Amino acid sequence: MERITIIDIAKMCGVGVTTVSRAINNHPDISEDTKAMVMKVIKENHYVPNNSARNLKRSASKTIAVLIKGITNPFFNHMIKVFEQEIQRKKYSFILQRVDENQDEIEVAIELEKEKRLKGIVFLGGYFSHSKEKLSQLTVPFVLSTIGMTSEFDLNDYSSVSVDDFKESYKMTDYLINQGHAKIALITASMDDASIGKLRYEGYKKALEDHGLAINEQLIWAMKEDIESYTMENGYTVTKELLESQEEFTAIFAISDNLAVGACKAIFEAGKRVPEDYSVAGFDGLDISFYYNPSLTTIRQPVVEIAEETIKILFDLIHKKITHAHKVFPADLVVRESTKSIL
Amino acid sequence: MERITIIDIAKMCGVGVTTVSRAINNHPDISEDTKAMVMKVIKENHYVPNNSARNLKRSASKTIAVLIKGITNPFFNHMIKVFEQEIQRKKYSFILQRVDENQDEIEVAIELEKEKRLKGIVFLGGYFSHSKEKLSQLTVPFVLSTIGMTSEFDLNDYSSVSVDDFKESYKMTDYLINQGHAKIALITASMDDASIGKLRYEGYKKALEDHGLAINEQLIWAMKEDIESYTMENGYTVTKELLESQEEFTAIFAISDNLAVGACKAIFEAGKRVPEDYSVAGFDGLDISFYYNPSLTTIRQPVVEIAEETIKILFDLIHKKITHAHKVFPADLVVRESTKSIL
DNA sequence: TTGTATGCGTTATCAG
DNA sequence: CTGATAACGCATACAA
Repeated sequence: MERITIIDIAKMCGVGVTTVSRAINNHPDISEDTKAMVMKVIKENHYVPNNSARNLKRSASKTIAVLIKGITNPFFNHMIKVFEQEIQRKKYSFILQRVDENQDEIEVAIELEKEKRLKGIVFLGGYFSHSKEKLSQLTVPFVLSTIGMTSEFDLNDYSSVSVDDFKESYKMTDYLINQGHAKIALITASMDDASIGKLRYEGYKKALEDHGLAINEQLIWAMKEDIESYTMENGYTVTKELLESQEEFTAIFAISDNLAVGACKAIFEAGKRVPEDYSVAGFDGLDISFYYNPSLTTIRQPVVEIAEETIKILFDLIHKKITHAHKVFPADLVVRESTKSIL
Repeated sequence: MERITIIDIAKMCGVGVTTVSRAINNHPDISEDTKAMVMKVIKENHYVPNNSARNLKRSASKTIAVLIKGITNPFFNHMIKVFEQEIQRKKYSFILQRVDENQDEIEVAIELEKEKRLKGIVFLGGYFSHSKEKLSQLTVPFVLSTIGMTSEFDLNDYSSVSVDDFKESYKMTDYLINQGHAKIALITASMDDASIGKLRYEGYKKALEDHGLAINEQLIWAMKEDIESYTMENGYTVTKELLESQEEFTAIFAISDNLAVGACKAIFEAGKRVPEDYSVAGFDGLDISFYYNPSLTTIRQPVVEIAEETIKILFDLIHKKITHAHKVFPADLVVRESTKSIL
């Protein structure tokens, strides 16, 4: 199969390459007849334009990239769909780019921006502990979606959409305390996670403090580094160790529903029940929190709204209506079967 | 931020573009000194080579693309990791390309092949009801992984790795029957799915027939078209309808664990128990089948082996050691808590 | 070891 | 409405 190019098509049609190009990109300056004819020849010969050449030549394309760190995280599932939908509605095309756990998303973004002549970027997931200098290498607008940023950054340097991880975590912890739980185990991110893991951890701590409860470090467990983070397996493994530690507790607050599911499993295997023996609470409001048995008490993030707002802000940025924006959505405490009052 | 090119770097370094190019691609014909110097300038100026230009110029790159239809399907999670790992081990680079539900994966593949000068392609998921003609437009080796193909295709035209969906489905149905279940509801793909959905359906039918049991069409339910396929929500919705239909049954066999989870939830909501009132069986061996409560009886697919073999075959194809290959792995019937004998 | 010149396949510019 | 031609940014054959 020798490569067939736009020149070959032009020759076959007896027209110039420009005309073929116009037909492909349905440019206005071409008669319907020639266009139809050209398209017919293209179809017959299975000609497919080379994207690299297009991107190289094109000064600007109408495409938005969504970079996801941890694409296996079910939390992003619904969001991706919204992104795709909204972006297409704006007549832009959409690229979903997965970023590996140990890859630098900014590097990936910079490269992609050059390669695809992006108009905008959405960052989803990850910790985003980047230097200002690096961030400034991005020449197109971008929005951080569901990414907690520590306060070191100047709010004028970026845009974001998320929930208040600190506050929502506080809310859940506060709820558990009001249900009579004083010894609440926490399954959180590893301590070097300066992002949402940290924020949720701080919320937990603050709630305990506000209720005059002591913080027992023995009840604070980080996800295992050697297991994929935010997975059921991780929650399961950590909870098994927690149970073996013999430290007393009446509730577990896991900073993700997946972790909570794993925690429940570990509890069941220890011959205990949820919520009779231990209350278990999650975070995120994943589908599984509804379908699990017992259904999980959780903090439900408004993923659809978050995704929609992300795109809205991104396009406002693109159209220079704004220079930056930060939107914080409230999340819902959803009380279900996995927690109970012990008062 | 004006675009900075290889020429700018060359000028800054006082060398030719070739030298810069050599430094970037660590070509042997360059002295360590100049290379270091060039790299230093590149770093300082945050120069990032334009991938489009590279791909355009390069005659062949060492990259493999993995196309996934239904990237949200947790079944692929573990496989992706193996693919990435194995491909990197072979010193090839790896592109994960998501294919939309209503997108033609072959079209995407053809385009990508031209754009990135691919060396090979892995297709994951989807139904693959394509014409031979279209398939032949692919000029690089490819392997279908976990994709059931109907027998219309000539086995010499492609390569594949999967389990025997018919046989494994038969195995599960046979197991349920041996546990005393005669009225087994099936939650399967929509009838126009000519692929694994169909095969698993056929396996179910054959098992019933072999045991001399009548097939009750009222117990065969297809996933909802308007809900994302293979999701808990889909299984939940279908099972609710099944329960409302008043048709009698003692077991549900869902052709995916996610569907089975949804089925369980619907049963719980109806005030019934699993497995006491209804046995529920899944398929795939997803993580959730272990973590769910009750844990799910399922057919566990050897995903890691499948992924490894897929890559092995792909590279054999690339190195022209073979012209095509088909590998079928056995899957395990894993009996857990969600099914019981009613004998 | 290094540099110059050419072309990869397209689109944009400009002249017909 | 159409076509010739010059870029786009890079890698490489070839010359030095």
